[in-house]
Amino acid sequence: TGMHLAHVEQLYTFGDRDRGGAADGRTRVIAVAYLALVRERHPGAGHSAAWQPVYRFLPWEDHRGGEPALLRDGIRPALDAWIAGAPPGAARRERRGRADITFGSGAAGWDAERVLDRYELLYEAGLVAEARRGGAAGDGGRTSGGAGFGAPLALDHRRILATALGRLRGKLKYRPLVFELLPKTFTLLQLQRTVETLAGIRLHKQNFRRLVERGALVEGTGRVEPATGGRPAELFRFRREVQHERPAPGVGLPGLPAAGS
Amino acid sequence: TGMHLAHVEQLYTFGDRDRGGAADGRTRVIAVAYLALVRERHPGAGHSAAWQPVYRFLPWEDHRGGEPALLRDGIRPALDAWIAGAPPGAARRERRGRADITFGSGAAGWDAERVLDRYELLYEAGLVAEARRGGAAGDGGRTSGGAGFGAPLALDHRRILATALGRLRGKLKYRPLVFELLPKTFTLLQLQRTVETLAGIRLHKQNFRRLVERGALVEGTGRVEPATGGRPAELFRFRREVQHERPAPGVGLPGLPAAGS
DNA sequence: AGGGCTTATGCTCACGATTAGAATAACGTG
DNA sequence: CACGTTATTCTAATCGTGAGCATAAGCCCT
Repeated sequence: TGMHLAHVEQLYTFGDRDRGGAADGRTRVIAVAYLALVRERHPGAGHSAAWQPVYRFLPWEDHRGGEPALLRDGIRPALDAWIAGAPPGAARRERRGRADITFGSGAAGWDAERVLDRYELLYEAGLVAEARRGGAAGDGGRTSGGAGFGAPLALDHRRILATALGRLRGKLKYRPLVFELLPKTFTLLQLQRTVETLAGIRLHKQNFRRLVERGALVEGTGRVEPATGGRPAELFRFRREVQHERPAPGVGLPGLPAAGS
Repeated sequence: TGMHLAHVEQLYTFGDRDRGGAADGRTRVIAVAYLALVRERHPGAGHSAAWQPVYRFLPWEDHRGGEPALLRDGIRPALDAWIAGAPPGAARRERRGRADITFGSGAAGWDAERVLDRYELLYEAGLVAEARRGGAAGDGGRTSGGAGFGAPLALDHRRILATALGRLRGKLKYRPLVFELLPKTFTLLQLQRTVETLAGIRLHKQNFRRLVERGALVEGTGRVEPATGGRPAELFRFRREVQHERPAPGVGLPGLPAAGS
């Protein structure tokens, strides 16, 4: 893409049997996927890549404005049908349990990190378009009827995307990755909005500020950003040194107290 | 190995430029590594694999008996020499910072999960045997003089091992993986010892018990194991259902409160 | 000039989780 | 039957987090 990669890491190696390649099953195409963060908004000149919002392809993952309507009106009913499609007894309980956990209907709330679990459930339930191309017939081929949730994507690319988003959300907690997406100086609200965009949830403003400041992740420059719409905000700078000071810096997402609770 | 795999997951795909293959650099050998947990102690008949204790190859990772002598007498001095070998100023501070964080000399304590960070530091410092085969000359080729720490291993196998151990330790916190290494029923001390072996640290007995019980990860069978050496212990069984009840079960390692603290 | 809106920033309180350790129970052995 | 060993229960102190109040400091409008 001709862009500068502010952060790169290996994601996963995808190599399912029906992942492209010759139809005779003799060759297998594997993809070693990497996840990168970039600051720039546009690809370099002469590159055909184009920016795409992640939530176009995983719309159920964006809870910044509360639970998305698509989830309430589209996905949950479809999942209920999928659950009801299983024979009563253990098989049905199993499906309900998985749906409750991954989509947070049960006692536990929404776990932002379970992106891949949710994708795999939708795939099995035949609720994403690519499920019909692949082997998973879901509940005996009964699908939602439409093209599936989320904008269409080739091959297993939605799975790759889900893997990446889940990994990113998880890593946010213990690595200061967000800063690779921000300019040199930024306001705390900008920082918070960026974290929220990745995490897909809203955060408590005062607590977020406390977390970041107490963690000594940032330091104030004297300057302020006047165009906030209200009181001007101080501009902060990432303290890159923390990576050599503390074992697990990061901004932290709420919801999971680390250990089994 | 002819063994039943109680758990499998993809670990990482290794493909450094100097990872075997033709010396002319025209071919590149990549290894898609998987991590598996098995209950059996011996490979199946007709298989030449042999059991090896992990800490033979990563001896500095075992802190169950306190900080290992090798660390105090061997590795830390060697690291100090490596640090001193850098030009004074930023470069030296950088080395010291990394060593303090990864090996826990500084304010922060030992972070059991940083296995790969520690390995990579030792590699760069030329303190593992394979560092001299590869490109890393460490501090201008000054090595510890001996063959390096840990029993010898081919190619990048120690790196793979370090990746696996770190991954395992990390996952312990939020996935009930330990149980894949235990028999159907077990005492809480057996469970604790298994966790300790993986984590490489000792845990507080009473708190461990509380964590496991409050998390509803196990349920008591009525039976007891008499041969404990003291009061007989109750035998417990893993409640496999928890995986469908709560988002992040796991036994939890102490030391890191999840968010940046 | 001042009311009302917006965002920024500082602070407090309540609660739950974790750490550390005391205290008690139940077994085998000399 | 005292003693050593391990199991199991319980408590006190501490820390981190969630939630919200209160104040500060801009802008816009009348």
